[in-house]
Amino acid sequence: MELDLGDKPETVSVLLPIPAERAYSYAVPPGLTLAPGDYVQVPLGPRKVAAIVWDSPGDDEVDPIKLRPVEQKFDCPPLARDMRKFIDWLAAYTLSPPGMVLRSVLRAPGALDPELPLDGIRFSGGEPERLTDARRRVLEVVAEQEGLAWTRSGLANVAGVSASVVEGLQKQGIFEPVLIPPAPVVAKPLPDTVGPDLSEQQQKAATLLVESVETGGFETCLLDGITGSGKTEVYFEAIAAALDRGKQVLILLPEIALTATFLERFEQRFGAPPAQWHSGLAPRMRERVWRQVATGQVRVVAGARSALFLPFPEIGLIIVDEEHDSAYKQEDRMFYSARDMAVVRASIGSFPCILSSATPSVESRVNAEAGRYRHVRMDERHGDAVLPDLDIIDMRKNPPPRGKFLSPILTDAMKAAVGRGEQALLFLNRRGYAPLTLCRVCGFRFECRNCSAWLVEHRFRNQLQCHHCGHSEPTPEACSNCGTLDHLVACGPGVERLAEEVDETFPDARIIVLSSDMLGGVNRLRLELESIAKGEADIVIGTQVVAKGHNFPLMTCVGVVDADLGLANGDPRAAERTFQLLSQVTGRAGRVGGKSIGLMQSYAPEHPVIQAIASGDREAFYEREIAMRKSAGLPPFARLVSIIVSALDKREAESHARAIKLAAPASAEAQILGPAEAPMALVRGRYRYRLLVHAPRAFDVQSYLRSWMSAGPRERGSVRVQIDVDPQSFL
DNA sequence: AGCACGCCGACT
DNA sequence: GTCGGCGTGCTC
Repeated sequence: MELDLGDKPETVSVLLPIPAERAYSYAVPPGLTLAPGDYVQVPLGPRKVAAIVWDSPGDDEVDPIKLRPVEQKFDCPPLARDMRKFIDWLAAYTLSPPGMVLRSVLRAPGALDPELPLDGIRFSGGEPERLTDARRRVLEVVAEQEGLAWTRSGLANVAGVSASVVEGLQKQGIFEPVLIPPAPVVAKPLPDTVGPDLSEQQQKAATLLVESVETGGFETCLLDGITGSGKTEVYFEAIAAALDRGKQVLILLPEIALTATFLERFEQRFGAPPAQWHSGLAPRMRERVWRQVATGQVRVVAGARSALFLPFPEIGLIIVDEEHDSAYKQEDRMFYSARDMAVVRASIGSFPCILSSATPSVESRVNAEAGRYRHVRMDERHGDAVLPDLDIIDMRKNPPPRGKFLSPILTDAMKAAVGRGEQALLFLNRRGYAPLTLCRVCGFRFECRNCSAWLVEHRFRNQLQCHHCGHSEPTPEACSNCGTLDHLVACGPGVERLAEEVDETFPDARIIVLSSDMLGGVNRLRLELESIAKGEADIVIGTQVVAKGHNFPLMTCVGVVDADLGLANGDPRAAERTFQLLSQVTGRAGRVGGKSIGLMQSYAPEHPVIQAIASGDREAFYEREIAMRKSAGLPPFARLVSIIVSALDKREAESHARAIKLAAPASAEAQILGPAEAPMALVRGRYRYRLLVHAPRAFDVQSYLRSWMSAGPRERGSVRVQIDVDPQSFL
């Protein structure tokens, strides 16, 4: 067979990080060989962009004259074929252009060029003409580590002199220039650093996971173990097995910023910490990590959801820790659940994926029960971990004093704990002082002018805030309806109001209030959490920020102020979220030997979710929840998709949302819930409506959306329509 | 996504 | 008369 090369230029298909629906074609300059996965630089309009040679052909309609040549191929290991498939799959699944998915991969532009060796110096013998104090110190430091190469600034720093001292010595020939090879971002973790010390049950679970890794091939394991059962140690064994087989490992964590303890535990087990990947990395570090993942120098990454897009050449295991956590959902630009995409990534790469949680999401439980996931359960506590004794306080029988929110039973328990020098935690998932302000004279309620949600009073800041759209106004003194002065009344408690009450009841206690809107941001929050762990507070009052991570060894009394909160709000996942949140909060107590208690204040103590948490009967919760969803016509593994309609004009947004609702084909299994099932929100100056579509299978919704989208433009005038392939779902 | 082009208000 | 606002449109 003869190839007719003729005059036809050789072309190559290139995927660019732009929202184009398909790859572009470029001419290949003579002498350059390109294969799919190669990183290249190509011209695009007036600029040059980094892109990847792609498998699928570009648009062949394009005029060959328009073809511009590839400018350069980067000296970087090519993107593995699995990863390219993953990008295409994700693009199709999320209805986003593949180039936009690629964008998440090319997040470290400088990493495509090899790391440059550092400009360093090394002691080459001899003595300086004049031996000053500063020079002697430098030479002393150098003598300690003979033959070692230094950076100029590094040496100056260690010796405690200025860089000019070192430079002066170099000028005299005392130091010679050398190139220092780039250092690895982390040392290689060694599977056998410390032998595991596992309980019988842990060992059994670990054996199953290790087996899965050693067999190879795709499998999802749901590691479903109660708080304190030692899940982390168990999946560490799976990681060790993957490392033994020469594979790279990715551990997804919901919030990498608050995971110092996880990194320490990993280092204890493997002798070196994993490389970290999250949005807060300094650009230089981000590039080094990316590069070293691509070259295979980094073997284990612990990262936020975006770590799914790192270019692992040899990945062989993904762990999703706290798989139920909503932080895995990305809800801007591209909508995806990193948990589900981890499963897809593993399936494409034919390797196992482990989902770990003490309170698995309902859909993961359903998948496990249906046999799609292997269900690995652990129902025993490990080591000295003890769960608190949980009790419900029936608020109808034990009401708080008038104008207060804490039942005497709870305050007594707090008093006892604080009296023993221990700590108490009050959990109330409501920021601010009071969720509603009304006028005692005319009954007027202060509502947000954009969303018609109640305005929450924030007394520390002297503001009324809308927690929906962020709107805020100064706290008024007069009713804006009838004008009466000083007759406004705060209804219901927020953490600030609780702090006021606790301060009256425990005047000598050291109280800390923690909520996400706290002044000082995440850093302040971390410091406060650390000081609490050190025992520098007696009573902690917090919203859900206290539920995650952090263990407080002295925390022996946990009070849930309003256990019913969140159960009543019409969201189909309200019960699940309450179950997960309250299980986590009550789990904050009793991590150390000795007794501890968890008390949940409830006005509906007979509610099955409250009962399930209090009795520790997780199975009862899942059984009931799955049955409920089935009877509501929502298969537990339904694919929920939402369509966000936004416009600058409120009525325009609403009418468009209604039009889409009406356009939903009766033939499709999809149906629309809404519009404005969730109240309309104002986001960046645009009014948004959200519609929910659901169907038993994901792709039913997808084909409906495809036909709907191809029927008309996504944007009409000022109306913008966004598809949110809601990740709370299965494939 | 960038970055151009393009058409209307306040300024050296 | 221009400088510059950001509203549409294209990039192999």
